[in-house]
Amino acid sequence: MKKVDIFKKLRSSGLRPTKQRVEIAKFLFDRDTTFHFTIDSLENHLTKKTTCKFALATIYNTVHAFKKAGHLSEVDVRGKKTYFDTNITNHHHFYDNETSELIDIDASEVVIQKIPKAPNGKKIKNVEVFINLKN
Amino acid sequence: MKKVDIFKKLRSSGLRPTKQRVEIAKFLFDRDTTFHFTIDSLENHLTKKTTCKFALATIYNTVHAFKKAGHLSEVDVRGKKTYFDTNITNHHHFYDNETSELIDIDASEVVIQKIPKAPNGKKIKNVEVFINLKN
DNA sequence: TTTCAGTTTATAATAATTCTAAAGTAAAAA
DNA sequence: TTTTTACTTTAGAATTATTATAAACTGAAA
Ligand SMILES: [Mn+2]
Ligand SMILES: [Mn+2]
Ligand SMILES: [Zn+2]
Ligand SMILES: [Zn+2]
Repeated sequence: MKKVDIFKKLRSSGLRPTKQRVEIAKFLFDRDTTFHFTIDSLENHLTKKTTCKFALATIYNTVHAFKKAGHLSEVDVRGKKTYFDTNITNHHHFYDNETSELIDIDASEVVIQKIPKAPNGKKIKNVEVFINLKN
Repeated sequence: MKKVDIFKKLRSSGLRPTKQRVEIAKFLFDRDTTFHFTIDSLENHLTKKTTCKFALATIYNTVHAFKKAGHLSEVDVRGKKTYFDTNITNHHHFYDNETSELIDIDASEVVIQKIPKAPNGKKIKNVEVFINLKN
């Protein structure tokens, strides 16, 4: 992903490309594979691997703007912290409770044969399969 | 469920049957169908519908003891609050984001035909299906 | 009774997240 | 280019859910 795409991510999220936001976007999107992160892990990376300074609020705001724009998704993990995902395709997860690690499962790897119909007046928005792991 | 069963729930959770705990156990278990709750909703009920006084810590402690004893399970819902479930069978959920309501799906209503194998050295502990609803 | 382990409670501490308002900066207008 | 405007960053405060603490209380057993 080139710098022009980073700028597109930012612009399409309604964000001016400031140096903080460019660093965040580069870390999140300028890579070959998607990944999962928390605000905490993101902040750790940014403070260690970049020269610029980041207020926590800036990180929260930027991540939420990306999420609202559909460039990030949120994964529901038991526990206190919110997990974000740069994989915005419809997919599922393994969760390793020992290591607190999320592992992607491509949607094609899960086939559901039978599912109940939605309650009256409601529709199914999406189906999330979450597979807990043990040793 | 009779009072003797309430006492069993308490004793099997390592809890003496105090008046607070009996009220909590009665509300959670003395009913025909299972349900989902948060600490907050539980507290609201207890303060409104009973005469006795409840410190928040007592509610947290009692609920956690029930969970540890296997009388309650926890459901992963996006958002800040922890949801508990008096349905401790293996089952799945609809989640209505509009109303923040969880609806049970019996395990038999979901049939999964294909699932990836667990990563090396890991085993599958359980599979949770979470169906988000929309209007 | 007295004792003692277990319990409740008010309050403080913690942790993730959100809010605020002042100071700074990028982009638009002149 | 300068001025103006709107957006941004920031430190710190506020909020919210949860957990910890330690003193007062209770109830069964010695
Ligand atoms: Mn969660
Ligand atoms: Mn959750
Ligand atoms: Zn993922
Ligand atoms: Zn349930």
